Amino acid sequence: MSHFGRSGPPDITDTYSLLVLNITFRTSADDLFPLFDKYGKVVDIFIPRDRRTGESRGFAFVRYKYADEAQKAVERLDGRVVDGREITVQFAKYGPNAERIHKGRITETLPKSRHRSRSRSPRRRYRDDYRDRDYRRRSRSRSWDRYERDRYRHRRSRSPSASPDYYRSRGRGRYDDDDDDDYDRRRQSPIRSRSFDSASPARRSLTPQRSLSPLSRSRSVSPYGHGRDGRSPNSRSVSPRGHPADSRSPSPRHSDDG
DNA sequence: GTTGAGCGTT
Repeated sequence: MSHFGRSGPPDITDTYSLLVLNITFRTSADDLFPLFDKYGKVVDIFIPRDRRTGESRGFAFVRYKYADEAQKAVERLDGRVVDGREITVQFAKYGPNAERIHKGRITETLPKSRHRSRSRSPRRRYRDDYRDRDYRRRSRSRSWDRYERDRYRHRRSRSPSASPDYYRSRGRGRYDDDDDDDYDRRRQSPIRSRSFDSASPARRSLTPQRSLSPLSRSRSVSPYGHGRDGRSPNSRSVSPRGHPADSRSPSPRHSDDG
């Protein structure tokens, strides 16, 4: 697994939350951990995912143990290119329960009912109706039209982050912190042994193949029992003439005469 | 097969 908080939020009372934006949809917590853990004690990393597809929503939350370490990570990792995209690291403004957070630190807990009227988001959250995620996706990807799909093949040849990258990188040495790579190898965090254990390719042997597809299984559970034909399971229920007379009334009137 | 404003789970 990639996410740390598989059992929910462990302890947000003594941790500083950082919001990571602009990460790729394929970037997982495991990819962010070695990056953020280099600048401080990363207690937990959480990436909001879609309830349906399970894909990353494009941002993540990294919780540090200390504010000064989190502050350093914000300045250092902000603008770093991860998986080909530039990520934006900043302190979380809002907590998981809508608490007010001061630089990632929860300074005040407000009622979930009273202050929720504050304009945090102009539109509804995904959790309110993530089922309708289809329409909200088109809202932000309306530029992704039918003809836009062709130009994607052209732009994929070029680095999408190459343009905005050097704009931000200049003036500030964001790539000079590569020397901190030995930070994580000096201190192996215990959380890493359980989260990065799945990195072994041998683990894939656990799932050699899927024997039955959900579609095939649906036939086995067909009310007809035998659905091998798959095309005439109800041939006995319907007469070749199209009249289901031979199956619904053998001769009810004959015995019901009396 | 993909996308790109924003703030979070059991």
